[in-house]
Parts: sequence; structure tokens; C-alpha cells
Amino acid sequence: MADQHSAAAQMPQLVEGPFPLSTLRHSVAHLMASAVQNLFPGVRFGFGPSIEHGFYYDFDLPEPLTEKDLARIEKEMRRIAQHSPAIQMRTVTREEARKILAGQGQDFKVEAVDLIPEGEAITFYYHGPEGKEWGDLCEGPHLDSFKDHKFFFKLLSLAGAYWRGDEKNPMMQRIYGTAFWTQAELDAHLAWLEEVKRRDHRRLGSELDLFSTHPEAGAGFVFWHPNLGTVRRCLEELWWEQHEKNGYEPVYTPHVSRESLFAVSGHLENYADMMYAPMELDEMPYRVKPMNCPGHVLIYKDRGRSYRELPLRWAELGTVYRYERSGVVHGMLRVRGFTQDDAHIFCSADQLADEIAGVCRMVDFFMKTFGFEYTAYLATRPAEHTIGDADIWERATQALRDAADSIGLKLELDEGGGAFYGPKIDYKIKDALGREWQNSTIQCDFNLPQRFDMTFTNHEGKPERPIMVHRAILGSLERFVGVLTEHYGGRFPFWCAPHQVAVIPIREEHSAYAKTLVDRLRGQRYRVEAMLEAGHMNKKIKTAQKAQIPFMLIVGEREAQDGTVAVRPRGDGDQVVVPFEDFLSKIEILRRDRVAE
RNA sequence: GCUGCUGUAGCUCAGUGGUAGAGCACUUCCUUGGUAAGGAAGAGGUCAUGGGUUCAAGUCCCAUCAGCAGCUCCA
Repeated sequence: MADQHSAAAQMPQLVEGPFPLSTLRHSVAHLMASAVQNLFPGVRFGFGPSIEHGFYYDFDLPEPLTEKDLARIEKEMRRIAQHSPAIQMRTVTREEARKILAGQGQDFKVEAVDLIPEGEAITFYYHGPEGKEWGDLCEGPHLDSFKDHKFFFKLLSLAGAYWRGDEKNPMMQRIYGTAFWTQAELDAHLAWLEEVKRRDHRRLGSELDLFSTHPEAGAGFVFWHPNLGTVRRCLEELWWEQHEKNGYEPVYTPHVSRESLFAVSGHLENYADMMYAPMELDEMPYRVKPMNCPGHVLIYKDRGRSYRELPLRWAELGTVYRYERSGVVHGMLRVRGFTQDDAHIFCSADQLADEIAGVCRMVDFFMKTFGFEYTAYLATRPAEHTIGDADIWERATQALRDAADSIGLKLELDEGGGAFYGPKIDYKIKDALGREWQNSTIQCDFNLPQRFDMTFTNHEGKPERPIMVHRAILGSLERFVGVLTEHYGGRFPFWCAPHQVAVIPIREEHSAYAKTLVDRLRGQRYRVEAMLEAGHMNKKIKTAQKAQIPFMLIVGEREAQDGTVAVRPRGDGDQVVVPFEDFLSKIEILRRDRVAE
């Protein structure tokens, strides 16, 4: 409990400043730009807004910047701030703006002028020593002065970024930084960044022996080590348990199919650049599956279906392969082969709302189990390129709303954010570090039933088109477990921890008693790290602590005599000596109820 | 894919064109220790891979692979 709620893990609490924080940060971005201009005279400027945790500014420079330059720029910023008693706004006409910027060779800024809508004021903001003010095209607002306010900033990192975020445009150099009204807040933010780094699942992945990737296998392919394999097995057990309780049935589908299957499903025309190249078998092209849905449709179509068997709920932990561009693969969070916790529900239109509600309840159950807060978004019909009549879109969207209403789930609106084939509900979860992730999704699909000409016989004996619902709760196991690792900082709750209990005798002569504990625990299917070999108790404690094992049982003479154990929880908790039987009943509850620590 | 950076022992990292280094981890021996590092010794490297420059390359150059920070794109 202590660790993930420690001060460093929390987003800094912000104090009120004389101006909103975003204004400060935007102004500091200007300050940075003026410093860059002083140090690198030929610079051309892009955009420099404030963002969630700070600000950035994009520059076009002949030479690449290095980390060393950041310190120089910071220094120059402090100097300029001291000589900037006033920040002043000047309103100009569109023509004047163009002229000023063209005269300075600021081509990107000239383009920026054209982006300002007709009728809006065009303004410049100036700061710096009198007579040598530096000005930037900007809608503001800004501080009134740098010199008269106390503020604290730090430049953090360098990156490339396309002009106006379009990969067809030239690449600029971006400097990220952050700013606060107090040193304490800046320090807290930097500590938070450190904590994010410390909890990085790639780092924990190697520290805790969780997973690896290998150049020999190629980028974006994850190898699950025994420790993380154990976590995954626990999740899968929970997953199947919940799916059985909710009326889902397991299906398994092949990883490779004839290409023509994906032609019928439409993946080939819409998704080909994400799919692996075809392979020839018996002079016929085959493909590795990028999604599980076509396979489930084939099962549906294997025989006629009656309204009496609907809804059908079919679940599969299905591994899919997608080509991701080389620069985007990232640990377990963005990979080229992953396992979706997939399911498809085939139902009639009037069953839709109930089915959606059922899925929402499951999402809620899982997210509570893992301790994630979440927000749900209703994504409605996009403006163009959709399939299905307006009528069915309207009914399905209403079904999603009704479903949410029926279980008291509040939906934020994501207008026009639906897929081309139907409306959906997407979930964003918030982890222990306050970061957001998108995992769960519930999507109505009118497309595949039509493409595959799926039908069921309704009570009038007529063929009717089912609605297909795609849904994933965890998203992909790789991404989810990666997020979970960071969420817990490697301190997996007892029920899914790779090793649950470490047994540590104080002296070798206590090994016999320790061994009886190990045997009892193993007999009840606990995952026990038996540290019975000769060696120092302190070292074993340290090892167990570093491995984040939830409980250490430390036993010596007194414990052996009394049939007790000294329970040392990981982290800062107090050690207690309890009868071994008491310990057993305590952990039984932690396991059975999957208690989130 | 794009821009920039990086690749030395399992991990974290030094290494200035001239004999490959440290700490931790690991192995062995000694140590019997009541709650996060007892001591000693040992082993561990084709310096990512392939080419090039040089009398000489971990070090300089090129390519490839992989990783990192982002951008774009995504579960």
C-alpha cells in the first residue's frame, strides 16, 4: 500500500500563482525561444504551446541540438528573464504580420499567419531588454512580466517533431520543458518523473526477470519469462472464471488462414498495411491473422442459427500479429504480436442493450479488481465513410446509451469517434501514477454480418441479420500486463504475484521447520520461494525484498518451538509473529478474494 | 517510417587510436548470523554485427540489427 501511494507517485498538488499555470508555461516557452534565438541566430520557429505537464517549442536549426545545449539555453533564459520587466502585446493586421515575419525569414510563422481564422485578432507578444525586445506571433495570453514574478523551470528533453504534426512536412527539433510557480512543485514534478522512470515496465521487466525481447527474434516480439508467465496465468484464470460466470463459451481459431478470408472480411482492403505479407501454401496465398473476428464468424456460419440460441458469446484469448512501423514498438506496450482478450457477441437488435450492459459490468469488475479508475466514452457515427443505415446507427447508439443508463455508467461523448462499421464505447483507465491508458472497448459492428451474409432464423421463420459486438476488456495481455507492472511498480498483489511467500530460516538448523512450512504452503498451491540453503538471513531478506515477494516468513528457534512464523511484509509494513495457521487463513482470503493491496 | 541519440560482463556504468575495467549479481571456501550488503578467492568479454581507414580501432568512417526520447500511427 505504502509504495504506490507514496508522495513521489502522486501528481504534484499545484498552488495558485498570479497567472494560470498554462499561461506561465506558454510564456516560458517564449522565453526559451528568445534564448534559442540569441544562441543560434539562424533559427526558424514553429509552434510552442503549453501542454499537460509543461511546454515545448519547435525549432528549425541547421545543426542538431544536444543535451549540453539545454543547460546553455536555460542559463540564457534566466538572463533574459532578468531583463524583461514587461511583456507587451501588439495587435497587427494580417499583412503586417506577414511582412514582419517574412522580413525575419520566419517561413513557418508566415504559414502560421495563414492558419489564423478570418476575423480573429492577430497579435505579437514582446519581451526582453528595452530596445532589443523579442517578439513572437501568438494569441496569448501571457504573463505581464518575467522580471516581476518568481517562477521555476527546467528544460527536460529533445526530440524531433514534424512541422504541424504531419509526416509529409519537414522535421523540426523540439525542446520539452516544464515550469511551476514554486521550487517545491518543480521538485515534486521531477520526483514524479523519476518515479515514472523507476516503474518503467521495461526496467522492472529486467530487474524482476519478467520478460525480454531479442534481436534474434525481431523487434516487437515479447518473450514472457516464468515470473510474468505466472502473472499471466493468474489473470487468465480470473478471466475465464468471469467469462464462464457471464455466459461466455471458449473458442479457438487458427493463426493462419487463406487470404481470401480476409478479402471477405474487408481486412485486406482496409488493413493490408498492418498485415504480414502472404505466404504461399499449395500455390495459394495465406495470411497470419491480424484479428480474431473472421474466425469467430466462420464458426457462426458453420450451420444455421436460430433466434433461440442468441445471444452467442464466444471468447478467445487470441494471438494476433500486426505490422507496426519500426519506430513505434515499445516494450510490451506496443508490439507486433499480441494476445487479445477477445470476445464476440452475436445478438438481435433488441438484445443489444442488455448485452452491452453485461460487458460494462464486466469491465467494471476487472478494473476494480486491479484498482484502476476509468472513464467511458460513447463514440458516435463519424461524419463520412460509414456503412449501415442511419436508422440502425441510431438504434445501436441508443442501445449503448440505454445500457450505460441501466447500470448507472456515465458516458462522456466522443462525437463522430465511432468506427466506420458502428458506434462503440471506449474506456480510458488511470493508473497509480495518474497516467491514462486505453484498453477496454465495446464495438457494435454492422459490417461483418453483412460481408459474411450472416443470418439467424427469427420467430417468424425468416432470416434476420444479427448484430455483432466486438469487445475486449484488458485489450491485449501484453499491453495490459505492461501497464499493470507500472501501476503496481512491480508489487503485484498477492493473488497474482510470481512468488507469494519466501521462507527464510534464521540459521541452517531451522531449515527443518522451514521445510515443513514450505511443504504445507506448496501443498495448498502457494508459490513459495524456499530459501533454505546455507547463507545469511540478511542477504535472503534483501533478495526477497528486491523480488517484491509479498510475505517473508522468517523462522528461528522461538517460531519452531511455538509453531509460529514471523511475517515480514514487503515494503515498510510491521513484522508480526503469528501462528502459522493464522497466516494460512489470512493468505487464503487474499488469494480467494483477489485482494488488491 | 522520420529526426536525434545510444549499443563495453547478467545488471548499472568507467574506458583520451597503443595489453579489457569497477560496483552489484554469480561460483567456491571461510563465517551460525533475530530482520536490506560478514570476509576471501574465482569465473565471466570476438567491446551488437559486417565492412572500411590506420603500423595499430572498444575508440575514427560507412552499412545493418537492436534499443532510447519524441513525431506520425495504434490494442
